[in-house]
Amino acid sequence: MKANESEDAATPGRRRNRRGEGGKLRDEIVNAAAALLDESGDEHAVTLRSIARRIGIAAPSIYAHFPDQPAIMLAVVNQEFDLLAVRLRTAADSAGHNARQRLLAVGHAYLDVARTHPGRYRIMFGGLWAAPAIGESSITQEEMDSLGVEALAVLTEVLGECVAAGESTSDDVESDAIALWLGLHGLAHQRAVIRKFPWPPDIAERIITALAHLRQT
Amino acid sequence: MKANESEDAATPGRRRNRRGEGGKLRDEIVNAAAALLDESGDEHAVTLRSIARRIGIAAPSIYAHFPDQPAIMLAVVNQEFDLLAVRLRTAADSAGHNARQRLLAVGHAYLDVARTHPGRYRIMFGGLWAAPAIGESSITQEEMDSLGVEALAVLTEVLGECVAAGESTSDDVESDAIALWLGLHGLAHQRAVIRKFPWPPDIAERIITALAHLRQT
DNA sequence: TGTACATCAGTGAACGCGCGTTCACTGATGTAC
DNA sequence: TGTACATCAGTGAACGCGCGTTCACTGATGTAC
Repeated sequence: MKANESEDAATPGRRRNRRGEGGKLRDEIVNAAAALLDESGDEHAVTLRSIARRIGIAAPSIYAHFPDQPAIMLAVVNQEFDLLAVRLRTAADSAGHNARQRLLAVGHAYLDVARTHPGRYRIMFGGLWAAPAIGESSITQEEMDSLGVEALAVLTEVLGECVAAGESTSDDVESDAIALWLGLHGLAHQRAVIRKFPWPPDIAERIITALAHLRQT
Repeated sequence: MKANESEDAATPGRRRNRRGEGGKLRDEIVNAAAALLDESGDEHAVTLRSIARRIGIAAPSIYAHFPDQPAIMLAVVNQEFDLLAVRLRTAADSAGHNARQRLLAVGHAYLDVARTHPGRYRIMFGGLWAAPAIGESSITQEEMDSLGVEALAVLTEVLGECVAAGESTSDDVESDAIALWLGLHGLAHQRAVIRKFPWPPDIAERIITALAHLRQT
């Protein structure tokens, strides 16, 4: 079999962007990295070269848009955290005015995000990339710290509404929102990691109602 | 500077094992892998060659004890899960006969294990190694599925004791033990991953008392 | 008690691979005159 | 309306590196006679 001598070369299908539209490639790179995470479930599989192969560009073309490899991962994580916050807000908004239903909707939206894209969810919460990233690359501590703040704010908000409506007996909304987030994260993360486990069918409700201190129904 | 021409070579300090004691190297390999995880916090840093360098052996010597690289990681994970179960049992045993105190002791013991060795804790719960490991290496699905069963059994046990003692209002001990485990995991994992976060000082108690449905004190 | 020999616990050099990154370049797109 | 030119969006070959793994081997340890 005659080997393909330049596997990294651009596929013929791809057309270069017009002048001024070079930025489009940046989005393609981030999306390709996210897609590779979903497909392989493995951070190792997301390399500069695998991203380039998937888009159909030459590997060095990436350097016009990202200073180094960890910067791509941070861009993916940023994008996914933004998306998470949007999803949680949308869930709350479309759940009507009942505080309890709004909180349950946000909780389930959180779990859905993780379930839909387990690979992305895993790197959002510190897969490997977090440890070596700081100090050796272009990523700063501030960028790391601001991740997820908005999603937590949505949780705090709907929990506060539950307390105001008498649906929750929480005595400390800030702390219990964090506790609720951690419970959701525990479930979301385990589901993203373990293939099969006999989860009780109502496990999500159990965690949400307990940690949000919702009244018994 | 004259380069060290064989960096992978054994250090002069190491003496070979006597006949019949070759198995000792197996333990050294597993412990070296765990130590590398703790120090670097990065799975990438745990390679066949880095393990060999740390022990002071030649890299191929590992093949006498492990068929491939993922097998080493599984051995580490197995060892740490065994250790986790022992720690939880010990915590319960040394907490006396009060059901509530036993449960709190087990919960805190779980968090302590994660906090003491965050790097090990991360790979126990499906770092990268889990995804590519099955099908390509010597690791079987059964080996994966049995991990953590014993630790969960301890949690279920002490929660059942709380219900029997009237300390917990749980209506389903099996399911709530899982919920409690997930909450503990959420906190343990986030602490292992995020460097600084303004955790409420009582966050562990909040999660444990809520998910275990403990009576208000 | 001595010696030949099998076995065990490793060694050391080498391989092919994919990776991140560099370098000098190319050719289409748009712009000034 | 035509043409020279600057700029932009990439390309393609090459580098050095650490990796997992293979291969043929070595030399100390114990054992049979």
